[in-house]
Amino acid sequence: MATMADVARLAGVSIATVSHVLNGTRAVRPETRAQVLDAIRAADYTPNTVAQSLATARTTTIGLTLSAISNPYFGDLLLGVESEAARAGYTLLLVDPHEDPELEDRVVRQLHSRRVDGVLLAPSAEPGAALRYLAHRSVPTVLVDRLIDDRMDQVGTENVEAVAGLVGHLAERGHRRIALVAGHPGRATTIERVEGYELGLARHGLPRDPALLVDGHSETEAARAAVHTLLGLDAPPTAIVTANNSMTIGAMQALRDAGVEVPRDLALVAFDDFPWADLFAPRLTVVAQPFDRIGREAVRLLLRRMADPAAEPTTTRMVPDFVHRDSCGCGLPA
Amino acid sequence: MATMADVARLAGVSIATVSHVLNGTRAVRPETRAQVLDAIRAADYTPNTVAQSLATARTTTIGLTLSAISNPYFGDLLLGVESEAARAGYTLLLVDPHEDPELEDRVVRQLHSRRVDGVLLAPSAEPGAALRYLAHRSVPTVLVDRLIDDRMDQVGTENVEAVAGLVGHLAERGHRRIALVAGHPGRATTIERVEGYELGLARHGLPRDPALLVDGHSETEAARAAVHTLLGLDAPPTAIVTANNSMTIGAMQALRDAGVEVPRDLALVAFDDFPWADLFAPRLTVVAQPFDRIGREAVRLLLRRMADPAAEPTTTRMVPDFVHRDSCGCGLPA
DNA sequence: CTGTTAGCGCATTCAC
DNA sequence: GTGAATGCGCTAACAG
Repeated sequence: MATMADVARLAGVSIATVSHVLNGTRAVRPETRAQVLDAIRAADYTPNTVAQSLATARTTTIGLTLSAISNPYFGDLLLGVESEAARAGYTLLLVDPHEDPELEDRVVRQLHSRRVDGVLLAPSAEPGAALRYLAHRSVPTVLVDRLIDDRMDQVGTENVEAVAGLVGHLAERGHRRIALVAGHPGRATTIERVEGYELGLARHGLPRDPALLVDGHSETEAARAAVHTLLGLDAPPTAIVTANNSMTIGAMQALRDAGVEVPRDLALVAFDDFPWADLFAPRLTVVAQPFDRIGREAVRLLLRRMADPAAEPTTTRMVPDFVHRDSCGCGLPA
Repeated sequence: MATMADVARLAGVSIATVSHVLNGTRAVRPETRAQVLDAIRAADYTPNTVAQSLATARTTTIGLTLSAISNPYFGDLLLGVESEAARAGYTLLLVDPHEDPELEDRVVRQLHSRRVDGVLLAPSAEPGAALRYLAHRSVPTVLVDRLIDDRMDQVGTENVEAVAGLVGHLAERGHRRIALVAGHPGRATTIERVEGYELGLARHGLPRDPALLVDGHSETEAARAAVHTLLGLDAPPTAIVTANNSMTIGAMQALRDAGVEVPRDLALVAFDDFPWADLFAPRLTVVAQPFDRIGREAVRLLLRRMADPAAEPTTTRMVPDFVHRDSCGCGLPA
């Protein structure tokens, strides 16, 4: 494999000159420059980024730690991150800790070993070890999707107003018994979405009925069971809000199993959109998280942090899009 | 940042010894070893993979070139690749050429610059430049998803029998006018799926009606138009096979717009499954590509190729899963 | 405008 | 069982 030394020899110049024409880092006489360029072509030279990184202590690489890569949900996030990173000349190192805090710690160390210039982290449930490591080594870091510490840079979705809006939408259609299928207790997103739910109720003078706030554990199966419970209530809800995409699936299954037709018999609105949601039956009314924008913003924050390690920590909450379809019942004859 | 030299000094040994205890690459007296380990802890030492790579000419990194990362379709592929790579101690460098051959060439060069040990490539429509570069530099490479050259290692889905099976399923239900919405002309997958379609017809003694083989261009909009055309035929099909997920969407839209109810008025079976396909109406009968397994196998082939550059090129075709749901009409009262 | 040289952090050969 | 020394390929002073 051709090295700079080969090119230098071929061009009859010093290795330093080659480096400088390559990087445009100091003036070079046009003819010399041309010779070097020719030599590069002749030698079929490809710069060695590894050597470059060792010399400069920069890798132009950013690490992305994402669990459940396969969640279609994250496709857009990945896309946003990749394109914004590429635009800035950075390449992505992708690792998947599979929601395991210990693995998370390990992969973060690995990323640091590889000397990534920065880390984008969608934190697991117990990200303590990983975060401490990152902080201790002062690795520029941005939290994505799950916001857990406003002393760090982080980007995610605005949850409170979004859910309040969903509840309001139902209330305005006349619903008074609105249930929430909430996520895993303790999770930041869960807390905020429950808060939004209660805010929405309050705004419309609706009472808080504890029986209508059920735990779907952020998962399909638990949500299915929770909705089943809701349907068995003496005074079942006339409308349901589900707090993430997996739970929406479970809720729909429970409803279908019970022979409850949405939106005729019951209204349902959801947090998170689905790809090809138009072909669902019924077409779901949802708030859609802007994952693409979240990814892009995360990269921007990270670049800023890398440029200025002393910058003030920033928390950005992106407002999700309200997608008005059929499951809320707005298309129904009054 | 602590280096090996720091650790060596702290432990009162040579840098060589530190390296050897770290890599287990030669015998070290237990006590010396213990001292070194202590020093590593004390210095809070993290190995520098970059330096390691420069010295060994290996990066334990593999490059993944994937367009349309956001296609939910690819989530499982990514998952398979990531986990299998991680298992072998490799980290993924992810790049997205956005189906652009020129960009593809550029990102491939970039990956080589970063000295990835191997490349997984889902080739664009014109992968010539990128492939030549890879071959010329003898970078171990495995083609994924789109099989285009059996002189290289490649992994994808078995298309012919899969589509023939789909057609057979319809034929056995009594359909005699079965249409195919085919993909972008010339693409390897398109050719094979068309072949499977014709094979399926032949096996059941069905005539080949050119009017029933329409071009959906692998895209939603074109498929929608194509199905519209099909419906306008004097003798329209009673069943449709769509050759990929995007075209299935288009077909469903066209059918809905025309007031054709599936499977009551017309049967539809598709290539490619969807996440949450259970919530579609109707629930689609499909063949699902095993992307997870494809990803894993691709990594395995790549590892083999890296270990033995002279190995015989292997083409692997994974048999997709038949998922029997409702859109084929099998659940209909006879 | 150009060349010389000293590292970057580690693996590894050769000597002891 | 251990250490000294060289080189991986490049950047960045420093000197001219």
